[in-house]
Amino acid sequence: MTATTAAADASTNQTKSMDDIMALCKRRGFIFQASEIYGGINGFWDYGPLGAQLKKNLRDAWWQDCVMKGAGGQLGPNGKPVSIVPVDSCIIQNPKVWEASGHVGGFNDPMVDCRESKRRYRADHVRVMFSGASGTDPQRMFAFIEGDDDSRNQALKKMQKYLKDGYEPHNVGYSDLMSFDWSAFAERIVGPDVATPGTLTPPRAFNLMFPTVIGATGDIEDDKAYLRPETAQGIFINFKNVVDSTRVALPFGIAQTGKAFRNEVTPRNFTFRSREFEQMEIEFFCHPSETKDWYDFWKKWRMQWWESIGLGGDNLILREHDADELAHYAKEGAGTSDIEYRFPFTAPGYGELEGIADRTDFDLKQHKEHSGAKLEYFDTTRGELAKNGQPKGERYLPHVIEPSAGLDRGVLAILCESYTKDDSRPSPEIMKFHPRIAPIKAAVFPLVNKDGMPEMATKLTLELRQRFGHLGFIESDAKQSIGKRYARMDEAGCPFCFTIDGESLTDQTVTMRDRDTGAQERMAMDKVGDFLAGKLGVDSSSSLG
RNA sequence: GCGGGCGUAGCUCAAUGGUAGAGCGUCAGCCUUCCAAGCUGAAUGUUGUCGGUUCGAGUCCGAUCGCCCGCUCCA
Repeated sequence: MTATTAAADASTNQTKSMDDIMALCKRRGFIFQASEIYGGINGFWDYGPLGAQLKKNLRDAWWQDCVMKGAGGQLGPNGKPVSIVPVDSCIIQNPKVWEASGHVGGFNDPMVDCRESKRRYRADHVRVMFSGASGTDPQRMFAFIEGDDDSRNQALKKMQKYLKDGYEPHNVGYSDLMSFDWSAFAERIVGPDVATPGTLTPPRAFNLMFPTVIGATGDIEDDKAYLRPETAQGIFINFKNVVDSTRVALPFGIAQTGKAFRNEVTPRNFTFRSREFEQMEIEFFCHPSETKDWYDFWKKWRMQWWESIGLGGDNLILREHDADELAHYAKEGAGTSDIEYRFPFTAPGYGELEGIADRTDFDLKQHKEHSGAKLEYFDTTRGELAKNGQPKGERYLPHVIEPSAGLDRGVLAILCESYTKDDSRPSPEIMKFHPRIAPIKAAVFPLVNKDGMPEMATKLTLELRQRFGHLGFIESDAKQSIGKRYARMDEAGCPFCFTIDGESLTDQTVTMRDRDTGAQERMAMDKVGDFLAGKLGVDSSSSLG
């Protein structure tokens, strides 16, 4: 971490304008609205040239640090190197996967809307009360939210007022909203927050999964499948395959990155809530007794990782979930935490960047029951000792700690964090990307477009591309004034510009211009590569520190 | 999904119901020895889309799409 990151400017995030950031993203080719020439499509975004490379750099950093190095190359709480292996599973799976995971059931909650109060309720949480001798047909029913005493008392008052003397406290009946023939009773039901009947819409299922059809002649009923709403299940259903083929031993993790799809009710806030998005997930499997240790380990390290790529300061927090917001799979576990970032549109609040959850053995247990496959792990290091002194082994379903990060949200956070406005500079808008993440790694300019300078610039450009091209763009530009070229690189977030001037022609030196300070430093042209290698955090054969 | 606001060039904005424009940016050429300099020239619009009213619609009406804000939703 160096002064070249934007951490120093973190406290200004509340004053950053999302409009300015979005305008820059479009102007410089980071992010475009999907299908823009057709009027756009709500909830989908395309990445332009710089955005695509920025996103790839973030994904690569995650892949290298989390997966290949194993949580950054440190020892886990068990005192051993952390073992993670990747998979790349399909977006479309057997629909039974989503039945087992709870998505088909959980995502299909019917909802009712109230046309008058403009509120929406989960239909299975709404009950109605009515009064009258048993067997009579109640002409009016009063809805309330189950478990909400205020709502219930409100409905009771409305019923008493309506019935007046006809109110019979001994003959109050209750029923679930879902049990009605809606067409017959809709006009008799008074919504929870209104006084007149007939304002509730019929219960409608809101399926957040994208349905699709398998087979060229398939029809939606018989051959229905879903685009995955999360990448996690692709890992769980391959758990046995990985264990059987890879010589991994618990504890270990399986990781993958990839697209997931959700029919969000309200896509909003730029790319923050999109209907198509990319996840970076690890499912870390361990013995049930070790979950707390690994949960704490991942929470700590994932925070450090986000800080290492340029997020940090007051804009990044780790927030432990309250008991009542835990997901169905996390009720019994050590807990769930969110790593949250203070986006300009959430400030002074925060928005989720990554969730770290103890999923217990929920998913493996579900898939074991639904598929009939034996998903227990046989752990030869546990169990009673046999006569020969070796453990007899223990068979169990591993528990899972899941660090699940949003790649698009990470990119968005980096864009917001990097965006800096400095009106004292001729080019006030600067994207202060961490050099490792920056899509353009360096630019080479001839100070003027003549006298042999362009040729030297081209030579240096090609050398740098040869060595660093796999990490990002190496730009070259000879057009217009040098100030304008620097300014363009500031907006694109290129951390270093190398300029060939008159002196370069005689002594083979160039000036390095730093994006964040504007300061210049002269260095030998043949040291530029090693300088960049040091700044980008890649191995260098030189002694440069 | 509901309510409100908005929609003219890449961006910021003009144009009384009567020939769609400016600045910036972009591109080309010249000039230029370190921070969006200057000169010359060029490209760019089915005025979000579709329909209606009108002799005539960027302008009035309707629908639709998209964006923003507030609800709602976020397993």
